[in-house]
Amino acid sequence: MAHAVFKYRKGEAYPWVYKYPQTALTADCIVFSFCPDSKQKPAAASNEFAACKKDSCEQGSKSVSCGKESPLKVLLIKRGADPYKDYWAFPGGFVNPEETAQQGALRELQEETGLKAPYLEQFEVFSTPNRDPRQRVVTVPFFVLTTEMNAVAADDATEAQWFPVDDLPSLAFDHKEIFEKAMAALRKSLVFNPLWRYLLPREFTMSQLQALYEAIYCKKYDRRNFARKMLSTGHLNDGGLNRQGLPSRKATIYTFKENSGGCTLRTNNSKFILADFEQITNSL
Amino acid sequence: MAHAVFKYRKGEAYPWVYKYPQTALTADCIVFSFCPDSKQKPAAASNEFAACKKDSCEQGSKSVSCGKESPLKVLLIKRGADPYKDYWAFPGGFVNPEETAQQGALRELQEETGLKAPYLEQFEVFSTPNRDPRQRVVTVPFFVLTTEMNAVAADDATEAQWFPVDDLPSLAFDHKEIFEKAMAALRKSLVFNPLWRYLLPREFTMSQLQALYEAIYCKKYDRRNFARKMLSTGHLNDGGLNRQGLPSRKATIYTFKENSGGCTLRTNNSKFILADFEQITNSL
DNA sequence: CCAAAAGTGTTAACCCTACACCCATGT
DNA sequence: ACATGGGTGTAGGGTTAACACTTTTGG
Repeated sequence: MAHAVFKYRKGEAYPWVYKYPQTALTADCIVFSFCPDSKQKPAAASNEFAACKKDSCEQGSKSVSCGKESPLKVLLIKRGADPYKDYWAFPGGFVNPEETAQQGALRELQEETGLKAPYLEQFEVFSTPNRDPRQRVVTVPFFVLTTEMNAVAADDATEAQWFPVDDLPSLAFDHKEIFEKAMAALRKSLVFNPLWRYLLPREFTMSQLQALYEAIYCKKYDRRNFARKMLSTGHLNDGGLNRQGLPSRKATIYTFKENSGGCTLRTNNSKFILADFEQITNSL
Repeated sequence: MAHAVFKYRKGEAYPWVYKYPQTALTADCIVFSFCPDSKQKPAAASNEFAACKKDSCEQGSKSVSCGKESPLKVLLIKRGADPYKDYWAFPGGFVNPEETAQQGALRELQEETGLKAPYLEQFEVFSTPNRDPRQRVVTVPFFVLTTEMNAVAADDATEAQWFPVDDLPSLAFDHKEIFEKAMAALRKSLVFNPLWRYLLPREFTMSQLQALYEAIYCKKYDRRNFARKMLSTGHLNDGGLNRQGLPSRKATIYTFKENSGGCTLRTNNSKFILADFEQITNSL
């Protein structure tokens, strides 16, 4: 099938010649961030919000604060070049010859959005032969977790913007499918690894942690049972401090135990499933 | 870094020319099979067994029946060509331009060992620039589950052989590291997906299922609790039939429920960890 | 005063673990 | 007979899910 699209001509600048057919290698970053920005607005204008969702989809309106959308955000850039020029896509690009895919992902993320990634995890490879119209391109995607929201478009990207995960515009290439796999990979990894620290500020409340879980699993939890379970994991320090700006009681502040990395989500040894979670956990 | 190793010369047959540096793409198969062949021999000669383990490591002796080794086997081929000629390695090879990585993996497995894979799952990408001395090679590994043990070496492989997972010879390339990741991926996937059916014969006993789990997680389980838990998953049909060739009572035969694919390992909804297993399960 | 969020405890059901006895079978 | 592996049941402890009232705070 078509893949070596650039013909060699004598004297052409630096063509790359191989004995066997090759593929281009790219790395993509599906960057998640947690931003429960807009406290839910009065439910009166709910139909308007639905509309704004659609709008933000197609027009990329800047962080519309309409409380219905997911607080879990994903970073997209607008492509500045063909193919799929002006489409939204995940930051990423070609991996250099001397880089691993992971290094390439970090570099491209930095170049296109200025973000550094405190945590990234590779989850699957997309190698369908025609997924890129130019030539064969195999992409290695990473889901990336960060609390840094200041993304600025640069390099190949004309625009960079956070979208709620439940309201993405149409995406370039097969990035829609990649996104679905990224969500699945995040959900799976969160079972084994306490990834909260990469999505929450250093100090946070139990409500925030709960909102994070609810956003990721699209599920509601009982407030008291949730807190009990989280505390039982042994990953949290009770900060003791209180502060808030809401018309309600002040909440306890928690921080992550620094030395609790690489542990399972629960400390007690309820062997719910015969597997040893210790064996499965990533060593963070 | 060095990667385009074949220089183009005028008139050379079909060189592949690209505008940008490329990589070669390979797919590797880490094929697991479950074979509790040798009922444990008398423990008398246990030190001899330890020795035989070492031997089978280095010399590849054919399926030494010394009951101490893991019944979980992995398939290796002996490389017939450089680099790493005569080393043991995983079956695999270059992905053709019109194939996905998965298709390439299945094809290479078939070519080199004659095996068909009822189940395979991709788990990670290895892209370290110098992992192959010839040029940059990115490999997409799959762990493969099968009950078929009749592997015959062909194509690039001079020999094909099953090794117990706890007793592998030294491997070509970075295949040792790939193996470790494959084991981890298998353990992780087994938490969410009932992969037993791909490693056990159509009819099996609870003891066999337990032995499989114990081999995978290197852990012992209580016989009665294990059976209770497995039956509670709803994936098993009580075959009712009995047969065996052992000096003991005949065991109940189980089969897998055909229509129980894509389910979690447990039926009851103990939300042990807040995550919804349904969301995480692969759709098998 | 009121709405909104946070703190707190109890109970009943369920699940998990550990453990002992008996049965069928081949040697 | 006996060793081996298989079938079965139970009691104690722990965990989970469901649930209601009070407190603090800002408006």
